[in-house]
Amino acid sequence: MKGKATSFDIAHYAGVSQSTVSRALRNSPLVNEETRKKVHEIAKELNYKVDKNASNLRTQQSNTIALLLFEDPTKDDSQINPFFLAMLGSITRACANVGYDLLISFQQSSKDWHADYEDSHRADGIILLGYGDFIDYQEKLDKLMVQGTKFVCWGAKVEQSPRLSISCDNYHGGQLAAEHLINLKRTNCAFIGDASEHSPEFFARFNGFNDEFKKHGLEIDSRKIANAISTDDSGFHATKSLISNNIKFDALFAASDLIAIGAISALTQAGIKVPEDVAVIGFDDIPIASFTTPPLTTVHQNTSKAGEMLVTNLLRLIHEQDIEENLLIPELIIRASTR
Amino acid sequence: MKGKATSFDIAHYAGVSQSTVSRALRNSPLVNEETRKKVHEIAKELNYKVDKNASNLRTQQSNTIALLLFEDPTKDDSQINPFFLAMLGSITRACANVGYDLLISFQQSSKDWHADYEDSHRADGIILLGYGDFIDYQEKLDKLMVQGTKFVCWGAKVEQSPRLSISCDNYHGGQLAAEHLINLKRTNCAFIGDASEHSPEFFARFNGFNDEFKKHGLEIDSRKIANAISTDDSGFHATKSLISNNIKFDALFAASDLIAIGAISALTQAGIKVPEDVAVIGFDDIPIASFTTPPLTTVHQNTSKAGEMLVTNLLRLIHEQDIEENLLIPELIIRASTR
DNA sequence: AAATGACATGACACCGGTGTCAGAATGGGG
DNA sequence: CCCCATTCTGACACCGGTGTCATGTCATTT
Repeated sequence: MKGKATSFDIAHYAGVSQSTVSRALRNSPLVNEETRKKVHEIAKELNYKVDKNASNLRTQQSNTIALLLFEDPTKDDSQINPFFLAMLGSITRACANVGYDLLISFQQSSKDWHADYEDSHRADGIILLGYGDFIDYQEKLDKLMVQGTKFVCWGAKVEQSPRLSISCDNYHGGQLAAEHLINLKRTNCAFIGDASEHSPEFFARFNGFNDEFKKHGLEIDSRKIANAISTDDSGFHATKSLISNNIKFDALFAASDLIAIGAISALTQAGIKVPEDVAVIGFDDIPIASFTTPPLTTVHQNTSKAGEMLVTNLLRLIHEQDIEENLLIPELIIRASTR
Repeated sequence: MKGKATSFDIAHYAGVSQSTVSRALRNSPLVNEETRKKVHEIAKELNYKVDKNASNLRTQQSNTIALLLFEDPTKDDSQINPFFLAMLGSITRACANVGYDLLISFQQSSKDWHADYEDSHRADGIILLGYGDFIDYQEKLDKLMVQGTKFVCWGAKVEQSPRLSISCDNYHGGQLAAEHLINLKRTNCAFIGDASEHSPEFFARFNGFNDEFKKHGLEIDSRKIANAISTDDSGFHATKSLISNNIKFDALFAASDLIAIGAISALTQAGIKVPEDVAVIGFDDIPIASFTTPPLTTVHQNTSKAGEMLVTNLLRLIHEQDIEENLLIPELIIRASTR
């Protein structure tokens, strides 16, 4: 036998028509139990696998989801944010559980992104994953909406857009962090991240944090805010600049764990002790957070659940069903960096 | 217009036949410049995208590569080895560069793996990524070979199998690590990892290391070898058991960075100072290696290049061309953990 | 014995492209 | 003016399944 076996080959060997083979393989109740068995046997023998292209072409669906990852640019471009990697893992698993394949593509923020996976029938729907602002892409997202493309985003909800976003309750996460520091009486706090609408998630974290502080008559001094994108490198430099500007603080809230790791590195290098001199708290609870020195106190996002929510909600969208809950509840994980 | 536009729609508007549309869109030299332009214009207007299923079905190729990730089981299953994540990133990019899509699937070592991507015409070839031993899968890999499935593996070369493996020169990497420690006069060394054929990569690293030691009349004491799989957790516990067994050493070679991170954590907790009391050296150079405390000396594997090598060699396999170089040269990165 | 229905199967159109082949239109050379 | 080569286009089969409709068989009903 040259080439792969087709349903016609099976039909030939089984002495039935190709139609019957197709039905038998999909366990249609229309086909006789005996022939069904025979067909399955022969199929196994020939190592037959349904041709997905033919099948997808006919049924007009691909049983595939496309995942577009948007990344802040980093110096080494093979470096991916561990948080997204965790998400990627859970999304893959969630897809596998519902029998969907996953197509992956990394997007350069700058480049034109090829969201044509759905147009070209390669995927039934799209998951967009990235830190923060899809604002730059608003126009394109609107176009997707108009076209009727099924997609979900991870990230902060943008009010003016009707698209479906799944996200963590970042605001509440910020509150948790603030509450914890207040309990520790570490209220002279710095913030490393981006406290502007440009990074809706970071912004929400910051606002939750600061609002909680305000409830206690406190506030983050604006001079103690340093901008950073979500890389250890960026966190390192932002923290270093605070230190070199001789700004004093006894606590530091980092908008993400990677930033926190960079911050700890910068503090330690400057001879500032964590947590004795400065308590550090991060956000995300990436895998390595528990193995930093000292282990990092952080706000945990349940990535397993997040991946599941993204996938199931996208499927609901695809099947035109109503959406389930779409807010992930964060949880404070206390480790040595604030003790 | 309901549904997606097809080439027939374009043909209708352009007043030409569907065949011509197809040719025009693929920039066939057979079609007149003017009609080509017109067709392209209308296609853009209708937001037409070639249906991949139809196209793939006809051409019998998918322009897609499948990536199977084999993972050591971890407690939290959303946790992926950062090294593979880096690989994943570079593979994605390499695929994008050559116009291929990437299908991803995580495999549970235990479960039956669905390597039917190629059988079902979903992918033209497969990349297998995992730490160490595909030995457990040997039988299945042989079956793939027989079927003529195109695939490449990442990892140590297994002599008895003719399959194509791309890997880092782990042996040489081990030598580099040993050489470095010898220069530092830290020769009472422990090894955390798996020094058996069961993990060919770790084994090669260990052998390179130990052989280099032997050249200098030294050797790793077998009592100073502790088994660990490639997780920080596993490295932590392995190191802890050495410590609690009161085994003394002034250097530690970890088979991977994750193990090294766990080891540092265990050492620090036991009041053992890195690098003063024990110099620690890892392997992989994962992104966070430079942000541990202290930053980790490690053997760098160029993941960008590795991803490229995997993809280009797989493509050569698919197109029945000869294979290029397939060994990645490692490089020692010296940081504070051995200073 | 004829009619009715359940059950099982085959024939065939169809999904949306690609590739082959035949043929029309044009132009230059003899 | 005819012939032939060149350039462009259309008709059509084909990829390998899926779904619909028609057909055939047999047991059951009246």
